[in-house]
Amino acid sequence: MIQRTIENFDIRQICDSGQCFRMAQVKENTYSVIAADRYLEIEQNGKECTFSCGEEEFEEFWRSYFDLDCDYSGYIESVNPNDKYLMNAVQFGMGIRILHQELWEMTVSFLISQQNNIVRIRRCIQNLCERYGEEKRNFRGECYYTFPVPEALAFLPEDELKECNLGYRSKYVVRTARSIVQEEISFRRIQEMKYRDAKAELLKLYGVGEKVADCICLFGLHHLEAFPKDTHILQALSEHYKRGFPRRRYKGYEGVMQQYVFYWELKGVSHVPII
DNA sequence: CGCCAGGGGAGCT
DNA sequence: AGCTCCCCTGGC
Repeated sequence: MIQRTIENFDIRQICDSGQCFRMAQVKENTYSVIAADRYLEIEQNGKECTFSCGEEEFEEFWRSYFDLDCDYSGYIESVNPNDKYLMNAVQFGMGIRILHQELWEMTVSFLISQQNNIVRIRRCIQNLCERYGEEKRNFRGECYYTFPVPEALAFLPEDELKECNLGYRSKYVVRTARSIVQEEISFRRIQEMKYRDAKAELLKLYGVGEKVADCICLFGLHHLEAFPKDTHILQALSEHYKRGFPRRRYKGYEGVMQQYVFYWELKGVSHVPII
């Protein structure tokens, strides 16, 4: 167990921002997260965070995972003070960070995300992990499951994952797994590409369109210039940015701004009482 | 080329 | 009871 004081970090906001589907609230101020083959719990009170791992594991894995070497105050302070909508959204979601998640896991997660809600996406992924992942035990002796490797899904019948509640997305996931295992598409090469090329390559995967490709780029490749446009974002943009979102002002980290807007639309507007 | 139906089913109002 | 859901594919 280690403790850290961290600025611009709110584990609840990160969990609720819908970029990670393997994070869950376990107690009032405590969240769990499964990443790679690891399990972690984070208790947060204000800026004080307690991580359930040791110093070494924190430094070698979780520091990078939570993007703690990046100072988000620069992003936050760059917001145009005249842009009241964005100022408000950023104020509301100041503790959000763009996690460094695994490319394959993000690809499958956002294939499943299409035309789907976050609660159900979590359940689909949980089902996948329980059935095709590896069983592990956390520090309390409770079991959890790792995310299945591509090989575990590539040779299934295309409809098999309907058993995991994926519905019509089953064949997207199975065919994508096959493309990766048979190396029609190389994740290793994609990881070395710039945003534009990586996105173009991801679009070749069956079931990956414009929006999903951008989510994979932002959350699985940490290309902060990716700006996924889902229905919420499109609606918010058409309402608040009639002349388009000022992408140029936030060039290179538009995706961070997208997350503030998304989180505000999801959890803030109409949930925060108007005083 | 653009348009749009169809594709699970749970969770929300 | 309906509507929505961080859409994409394929048919027209």
